[in-house]
Amino acid sequence: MGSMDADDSSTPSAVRRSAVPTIMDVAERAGVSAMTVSRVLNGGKNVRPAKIERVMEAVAELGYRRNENARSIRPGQRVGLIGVIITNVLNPYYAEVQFGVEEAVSGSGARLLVGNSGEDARRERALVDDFIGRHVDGLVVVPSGSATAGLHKAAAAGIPLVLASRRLDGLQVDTVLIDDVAGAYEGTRELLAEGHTRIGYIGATFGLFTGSRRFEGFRRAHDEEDVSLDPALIRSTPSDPEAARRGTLGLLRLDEPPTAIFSANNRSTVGVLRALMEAGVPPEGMRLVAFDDFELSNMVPYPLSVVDHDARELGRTAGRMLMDRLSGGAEDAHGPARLVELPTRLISV
Amino acid sequence: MGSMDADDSSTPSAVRRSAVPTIMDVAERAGVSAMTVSRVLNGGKNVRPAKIERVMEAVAELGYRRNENARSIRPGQRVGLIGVIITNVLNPYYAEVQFGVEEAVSGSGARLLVGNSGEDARRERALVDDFIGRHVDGLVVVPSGSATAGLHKAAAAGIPLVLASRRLDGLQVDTVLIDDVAGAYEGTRELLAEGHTRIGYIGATFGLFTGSRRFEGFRRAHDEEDVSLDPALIRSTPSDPEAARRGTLGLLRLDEPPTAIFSANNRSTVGVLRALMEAGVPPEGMRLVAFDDFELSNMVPYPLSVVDHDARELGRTAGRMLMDRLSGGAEDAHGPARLVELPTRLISV
DNA sequence: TTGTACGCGTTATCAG
DNA sequence: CTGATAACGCGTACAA
Repeated sequence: MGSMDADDSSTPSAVRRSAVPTIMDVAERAGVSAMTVSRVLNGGKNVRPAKIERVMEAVAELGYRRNENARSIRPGQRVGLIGVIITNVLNPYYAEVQFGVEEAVSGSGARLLVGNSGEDARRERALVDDFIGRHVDGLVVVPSGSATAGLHKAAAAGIPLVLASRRLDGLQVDTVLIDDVAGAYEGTRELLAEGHTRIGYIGATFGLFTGSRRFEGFRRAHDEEDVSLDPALIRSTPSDPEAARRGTLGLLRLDEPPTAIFSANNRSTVGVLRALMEAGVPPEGMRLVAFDDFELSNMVPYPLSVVDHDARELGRTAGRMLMDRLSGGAEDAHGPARLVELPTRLISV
Repeated sequence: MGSMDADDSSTPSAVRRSAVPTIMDVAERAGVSAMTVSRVLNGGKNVRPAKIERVMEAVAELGYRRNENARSIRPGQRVGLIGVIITNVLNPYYAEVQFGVEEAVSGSGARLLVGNSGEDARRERALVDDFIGRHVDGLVVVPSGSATAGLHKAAAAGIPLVLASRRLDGLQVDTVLIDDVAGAYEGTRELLAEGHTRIGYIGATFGLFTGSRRFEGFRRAHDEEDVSLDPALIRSTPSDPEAARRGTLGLLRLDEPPTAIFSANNRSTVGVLRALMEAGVPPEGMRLVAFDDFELSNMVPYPLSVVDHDARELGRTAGRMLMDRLSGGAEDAHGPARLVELPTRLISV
C-alpha cells in the first residue's frame, strides 16, 4: 500500500524533478505567470509574441504536456474523449465501425475510449457507467440486446449518444443503421428469380435487431413471389460460426434439402462454408447469398452473391453525428433524434 | 418492454440542474460530509454502517458517479486508463492484440484508450503525446518503424511501456513478440523437405521488424538445406494485399516460376491468393505456406500450411506485463526489461 | 497585455 | 469514526 516514492512531502512548487512538469514549472522557466502559459497553449491570443516564444521554448525544454484530466474538470471544458462500445472487435464488422468512428472524430483531436460488451447487457452497462464517470464528450454504442438502463441514463445525463448498427425502442437518439431489410430482400429476390424455391436461412431471426430485420427482408421477398416459407429451412442460430455450421448441417440432412442458402451475417457465413466443405457438397451443389462482404469472398468455391455495405462508413457517420451535436450550439445539441440508414449493394456472382 | 420511463419522476435533481451530481450533492442528501462519501466509495473502511447505507442510497437516488478525471489529478492516483496504440485495427491480427490487452487489464477496472497509427511515426508520436497528456497508467504499443522520440519520452517520463509484436533497438522496455524467425523457419523447412527448391517469398524482407525476422527464418532454412536463394523469387512488398498481388503475378510471369510460395503475413496472403485465382493457377499448380492463420484458411483451393500463433495471447501478455509493473511496488516497477517470445505452431496441409 | 483570486471534484492529512 | 482544510493542474472572471 504505502509504496510512496522517495519524495519530499510538502514542497510547494519549488523543485520537483522526476514528476511530470506542470504549467507552473513552465511559467517559472519562462519567467511569466501560469495564466500566460495557459493563454499561449490555447492559441496565444493577446500575448506578446516575445513571450509566446519564451513559453514555447520552456514547453519544449521541459517536455511539458497539458494535463487533460485536470483541464476537463473545469466547467465547459471538453475531455476530448469519445466512448465507443462495440460488441466484439474480433468481428471485422465492428473493427470497421471502431475505425470509422476514429476517422471521424480524430480530426478534432478527440480520442477513443473503447470497450467490448460481448453482447452482454451487464458489461455494456458497466462500460457506459465507467465512460460517463470519465466524462466522455459523447458515446457511440452498438447496443447489445434491448434498451439498457445504462444507455437511458447516459441519454438523460445529456451525454450525446449515437447508436450504431442497431436501434433501440424507447430511446430517441441519433441512430445509424445498415438498410438490412432492403439488403436481405434484394439478395433473396435474386435467388427466387433464379428459380430457387427452397432457400435455407442461417442466422438470427428475432432477438438480434439486425437479425430480425434481415429475416424480415428474406420473408418479404418470399411473400412477394408467393413462395411459402418452409419452417424446416429456417435455422434461427446465434451469430457465431459454430452454430451456423450445425444449422447448415441440419439443412443438408433434410429429406428435401435447400438448393440455396441465405446467410444473415459474416459469422454465419463462415459456419455455412465450413459445413458445406465438411459435408463435401460440390461447387454446383449449393447457391449462396451472404449478408456482409468478406475478404476472399471470391475464393469461395460455390456460386456466391454478397450483400455488401460499408461498416466503416457506418462508424464514420456515427462519429460525424456525434461531432455535429458537440460542435453545434446548445440548440443543435438538443435537436430531434436523426435516423440514417446506409444502403447495401448486391454483388452478384 | 415499452419503457417510457425516461422522465424525471424519480430523479428530482435532474429537473432543477441538468448538471451531473457531485460528491457534495451526495453528501448533502445523505446528511454527511463529502469526506465520508469519499470513504464509503473507496471501500467504506472506518465508517459507521448506518452512514454507509445512507450514502449508498443517496448515490443510487442521484445516479452519482465519481468523476474519474477530477480524481486522477490528485497525486498518487491512477487514471485507470491504458493507452493502446496499434497500427491498424482493420487487420484482424491487431484487433486480436487490442482485444487481448482489454482482457488482461479490464479485470482491474482499467479501460482502453485506443489509437491507430497507420504505420505513421508522426501519428504514433501524436498519440503517445496525447496519451501521456491524459496521464494513462501505461502504454501498449505496436511501434511503427524505428524508435520514435515519443516512445523514448514516454519511457523517460516513467510511464510503463510494453512493446507488442515488434522490438525497438535502443529502447529497453518490456516486449512481447511472436517467434517470427522460428515460425518462418519451420514453414520453409516443410516446403524444402517436400522437395521444393524454388520458393517464392512475398512480404517485407527488411524495414518492418516482423518482416525482416520472418525473412531471416526463410533464409536460414534455405541455408541449412544448402538451397540458394534466387533473388528473382524474393518479392519484398509492403504488407498489403495489392502489393502482394502484384508481386505474386510477377513471380508467375517468370520464365521459371516458383513451385511454392511463402507468404509472410495475413495481408500478403490475401494478395497472393487473389493473384493465383486471377491467373487461373490450378489447385495442384502451387504449394503455399502462410504466416498468420486466417478464417476459412481451409477453404483455400491450394495446398496450404499455416504458421499459426496467438495474437490475442500476445495482447494478453502485454497487458499482464503492464499490470505487473503497475501493481508491483516501486522496486518492481523499475526492474529490468523483460522479453517474451510466444511460440508459433505449424498447421500442415 | 499580464497577473491575481478563485473554483472545478476529489482525497490525504490531521484534528476532534 | 467524522469532518474541516488544503491541495492537485488548469482556466474563467476580474483587476491592474
